[in-house]
Amino acid sequence: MPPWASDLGTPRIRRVTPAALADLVRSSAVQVLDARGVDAAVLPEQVTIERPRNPDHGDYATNLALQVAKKAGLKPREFAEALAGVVSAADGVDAAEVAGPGFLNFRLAAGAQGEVVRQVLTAGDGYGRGDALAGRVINLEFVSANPTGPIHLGGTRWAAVGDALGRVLSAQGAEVTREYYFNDAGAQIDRFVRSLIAAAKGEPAPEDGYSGGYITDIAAEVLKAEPSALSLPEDQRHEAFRRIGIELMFSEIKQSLHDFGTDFDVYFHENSLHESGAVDAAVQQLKDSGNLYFDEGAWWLRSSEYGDDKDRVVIKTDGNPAYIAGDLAYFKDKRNRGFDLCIYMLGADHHGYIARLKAAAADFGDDPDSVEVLIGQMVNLVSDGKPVRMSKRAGTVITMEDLVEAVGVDPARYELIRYSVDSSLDVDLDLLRKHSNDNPVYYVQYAHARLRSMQRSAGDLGLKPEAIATDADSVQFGLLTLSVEGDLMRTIGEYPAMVRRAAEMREPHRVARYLEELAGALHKFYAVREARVLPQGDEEATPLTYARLALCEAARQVLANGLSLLGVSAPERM
RNA sequence: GCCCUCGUAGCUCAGCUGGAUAGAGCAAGAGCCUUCUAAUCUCUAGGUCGCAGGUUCGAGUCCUGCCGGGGGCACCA
Repeated sequence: MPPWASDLGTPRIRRVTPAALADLVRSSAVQVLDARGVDAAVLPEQVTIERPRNPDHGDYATNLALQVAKKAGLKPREFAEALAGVVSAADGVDAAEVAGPGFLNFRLAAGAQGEVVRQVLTAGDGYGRGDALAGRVINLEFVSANPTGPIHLGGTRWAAVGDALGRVLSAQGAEVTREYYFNDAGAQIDRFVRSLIAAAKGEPAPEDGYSGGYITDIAAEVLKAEPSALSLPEDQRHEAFRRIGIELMFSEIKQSLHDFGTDFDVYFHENSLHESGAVDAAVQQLKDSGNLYFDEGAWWLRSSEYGDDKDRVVIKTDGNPAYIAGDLAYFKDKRNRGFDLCIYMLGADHHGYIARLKAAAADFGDDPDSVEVLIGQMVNLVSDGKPVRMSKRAGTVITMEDLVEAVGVDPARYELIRYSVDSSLDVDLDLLRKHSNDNPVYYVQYAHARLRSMQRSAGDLGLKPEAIATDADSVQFGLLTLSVEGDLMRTIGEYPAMVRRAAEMREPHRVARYLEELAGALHKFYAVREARVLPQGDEEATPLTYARLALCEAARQVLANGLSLLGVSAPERM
């Protein structure tokens, strides 16, 4: 018996998953090529099996022949014919047909795809985990908003997307450290502190300072902790407000993030790099290695070699380090901590950083590919279809807390994750509040709650849906022959490849889109009368009842697994 | 001027790393409620995939050039 199939006692039905089919196609292709004296190297590492939109095109399809025919010096259709011959002889495959210019369409034996259900039930939480990124030690830096105020809408987007990305990367075997970089050094912190002091005195904010309710709140907190703070000599006063005020701001930010379901492994303080001498050491190393050059009284980084418009100053003419000196030291620190991949998630207003960070990697002797910068477009606040400029004075600043308060954590996270970060996002708070029931998250969550409800009813009937998982081998999946059942099983089968793709492409929004598709397949299945799961009236449970219970539990499990990748809850009831 | 990014149905957006007849939700219209939870489902209508070239068996997807929206181009942080 071939390894991609397993005989589990159901007569004349073999079980096939998409991954197993891909392996089968690949090994068959090797055979075919071998017979023609063609090197198998022309084949892609991973054969893609797709689900044709048109049901006439079978259960699964591959365009492998079209992809490799040219490289192999063969005609696509002829190659596909030969491949079809080998594949169709395998157990579990009912038919393999060549179509169009060289597509290969597969029809599986009736019920053969029930194997995915058995796999899900066996794997449970682990279904969809993979090892595509096994061995990678990844530092994932995101949000990193300045600690001079609460996190705004933009940072909230990265908090949701970054956290989901971290979960997706972990699901593919990567060891992920989530990191938040606090820019707690430099002039902006001084402005923040002076703003606090002004507020404590009851004076208006300095011209270049920060205003807003949070400033007066924090100023009051500082006075509570240190009642004499205002009467201290100027430098001590500044120090007291700095120490206490920044710490309060930090904890407020951390608390917001935590309430949003996003926790970081490391909160890194820029200031520590200056105090420990790490900045000086990093700069000295780059001077010694000749990677920084001296010109016009300053030291420069050759960032233009990595796509920057011009080189950037690292040490200013006054001898002080420029901001990017901290970035250099920070990167070096990350590498010293053993990360082989540093991912930075930045807003579009920071896209100029790509070249500097790549240059930094190269100058420290690393592969520039060990730095990946993900640029996400901006979040705009919109009201009545018109953009609203966020302004503290006009009171139109929307913070992470405001958003959560308005719509709740699950809808907020889901809404922010479900779009590609390549496109900018318009958030209309009023609309979001008014139409929060339109949020697709409810569609997905409802699918889960609905299944849970059915399972509770099953329990009332004396059926034990949870026991099916441990007894999956005895389930007669061959009975699942309705098209809504086939669609559901095929969608479930696509989950692992989708997770892998989301991880490799750093695109967690794919998970959300997939879940909407899966929820759709479930709702369609559930609305069909012939597909009723539980017995009615004085009917008895049949093998079909159990097969459907197994299918439902598998669907529920995948919904739960996917939602957990997004950090969104899978409710028991709604 | 240069760099990044987007442009797909009335609106908001997907489009599986080039595939078969371009999809979903919302909005519009018409249906299915003695419900395994109707926050569901079924059907109808809606398209010059910004424009023009190119690459090839095949382009919404890749390349070039234009047009339009957003963002960025400090010895600030």
